[in-house]
Amino acid sequence: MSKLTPRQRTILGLVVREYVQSASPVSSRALVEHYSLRVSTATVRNELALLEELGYLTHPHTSAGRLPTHKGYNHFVEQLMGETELPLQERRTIAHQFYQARPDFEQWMPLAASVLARSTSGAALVTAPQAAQAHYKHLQLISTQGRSVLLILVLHGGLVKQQMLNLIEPFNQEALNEASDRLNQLCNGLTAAEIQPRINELPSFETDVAGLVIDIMHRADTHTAGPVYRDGLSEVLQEPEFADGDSTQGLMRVLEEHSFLEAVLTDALSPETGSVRVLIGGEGRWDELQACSLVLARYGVTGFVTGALGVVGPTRMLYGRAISTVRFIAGLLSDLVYDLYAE
Amino acid sequence: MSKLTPRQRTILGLVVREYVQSASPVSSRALVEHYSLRVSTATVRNELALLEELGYLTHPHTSAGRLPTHKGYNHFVEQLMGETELPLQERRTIAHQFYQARPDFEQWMPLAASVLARSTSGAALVTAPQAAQAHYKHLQLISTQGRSVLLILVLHGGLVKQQMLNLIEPFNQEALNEASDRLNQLCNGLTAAEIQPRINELPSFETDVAGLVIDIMHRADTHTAGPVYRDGLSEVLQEPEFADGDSTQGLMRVLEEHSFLEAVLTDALSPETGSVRVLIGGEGRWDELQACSLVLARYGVTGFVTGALGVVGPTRMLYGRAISTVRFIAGLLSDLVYDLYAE
DNA sequence: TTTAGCACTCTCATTAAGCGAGTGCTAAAA
DNA sequence: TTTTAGCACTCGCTTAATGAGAGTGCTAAA
Repeated sequence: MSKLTPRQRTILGLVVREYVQSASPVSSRALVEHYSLRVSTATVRNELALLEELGYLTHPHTSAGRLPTHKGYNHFVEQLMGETELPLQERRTIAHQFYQARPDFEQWMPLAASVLARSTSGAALVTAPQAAQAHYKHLQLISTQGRSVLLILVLHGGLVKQQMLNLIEPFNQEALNEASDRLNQLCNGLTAAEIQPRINELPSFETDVAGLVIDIMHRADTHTAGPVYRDGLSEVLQEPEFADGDSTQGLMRVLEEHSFLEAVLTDALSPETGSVRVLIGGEGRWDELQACSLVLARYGVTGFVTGALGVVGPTRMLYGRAISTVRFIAGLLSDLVYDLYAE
Repeated sequence: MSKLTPRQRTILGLVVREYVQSASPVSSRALVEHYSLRVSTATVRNELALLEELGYLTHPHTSAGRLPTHKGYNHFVEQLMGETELPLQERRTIAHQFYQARPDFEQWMPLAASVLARSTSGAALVTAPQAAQAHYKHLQLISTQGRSVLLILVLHGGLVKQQMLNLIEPFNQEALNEASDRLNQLCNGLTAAEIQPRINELPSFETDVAGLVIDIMHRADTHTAGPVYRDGLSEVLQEPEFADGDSTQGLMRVLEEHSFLEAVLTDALSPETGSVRVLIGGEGRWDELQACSLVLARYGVTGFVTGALGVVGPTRMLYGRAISTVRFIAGLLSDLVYDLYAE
């Protein structure tokens, strides 16, 4: 790991900036002209050659300018870029939008996705918050028609699960209320595993319902599915790197295939909230993402309810902006989720 | 409107079939060879020229074969194709999947989208069922922490709305239960407009909550948003007609932009469930959809709870298959929704 | 260590030519 | 009157050749 000289660092940074903006390989002349470097193009060329030798830059062909490799981007993000923050004015606007959406939390996710996409010109992904472990909060049985019953289970953290239920013999609403009241008293705050041993003490109907509740909670614990909110997809497909239908593949897979997205998220993102993770070109692990970068973060309350959000774009991406936006929105969502979460 | 001779109808049908399969303009020779027509290529050419004059076919250039115009596709779908039904075996498989997903209705939409996409090789869209008019079914207030309360409103038809609520003074769970019980007795089965005049008789806290409930119901009535489930997007983008990034535009807009999708749905789809609507090339109304066709249907219970579903693909699409699949799945979903809906 | 100068390489756009697929037309056959 | 064989003609697609331009790498001097 040979250290770079200050000038080399500057030049690497400039190549990244220039390439991100222009989307075409940058020449020594362009660097000297645009950024009033106090050296000649020949000198810059020497440095570029060196940076290429060290693996930070490449050549599409002999007589073309340089562009950053994945390693180059990585170095830029980790060493050169520095901490950035969204301008106050934008932070205000965004915060205001979330403030207005605060009571109606069905709006949170789409809003987050929308803001993220607009602000970064990338494709935004937001997963709904998911409890690390489901805790029983409240059960409601609502008779609909005949022997059909709508079961509504509220978990700690505001997640609501609903399921249909067909009874063998009809129950009226009062009987259902009694049953659910009893279960509510018995199960409040418990996990599926804690409810399990208690259900035998109950009358048979309640035992059945409790069994179902446990099933639902198990599903919520293991099955990390849940909806994913997307936005800005069409905009990012316009980017020149996705013009050929080929490199679009990877992008579409993250954006659409649930299982793939989940793999990436669990693999790349530690369970702690707060820190932003940048994944450039699939990081050698996902070939499909060669042409893409992801900027990801968790939000929520570590260990209790968390969700993930992020931006997908071409590797040629405004990392500073993406990172600061993701961090800011993750923070806002965390606050909202925190308020909602009741211990 | 000059009538087509039987032979012209046959040939038009064959051109559509052949073009759908091969994705490239079909020549007179290809028709004669593939479909043992008992005439020569010259005769076929004459007919093709006539069909072109009548507007059913075009020419990309002088020395290329023919391909259907939008009018050609339309005629094919409406007159030539005939009624088709999915093979029994497939119907069984699909029905079985839905049968298994029956109790957990959070699975319905994603399942419908997935099956639709796989079966038609198109991009599937499914909107969640939406009540034509929200009818109050059940309210639940759950105290979380401090003065925060989670409000859960169940509407007839199983739609659940949740909202957060900050109280000025703390209420305990029992007080909340009393309040919600009272509201439940008062409002059961009513619409927002019917609840409105009754809320003044109530204590102030309940009045406030009822106001909120009315707000939510109003939003549910007017705002037709709700999530849209998608699947098969990446597959359809592989189709040759979407190879250039340009015609992808329209496709992406339907698939992503909520407002656009809604416009198309409300404009193209009558509120009745059951019938399948085929929209070819944007029907002159949506330029963005030039290259796409949509096969759409409503499902649910007409006038009460309905949703929409459909397939988006290139105009060169297996209409028979798409239509029968859409119809079949719409039927299945309608049955499910009907069971869930309580008058 | 930096720089001017220059040869060299490679892409991109343009042009030309040849091929082949497929039509449109005409005149003869059924 | 309808069908068919024959043939000229059109047009896109591919390949090859050419030239311009951009940008580098290297060398030798400052």
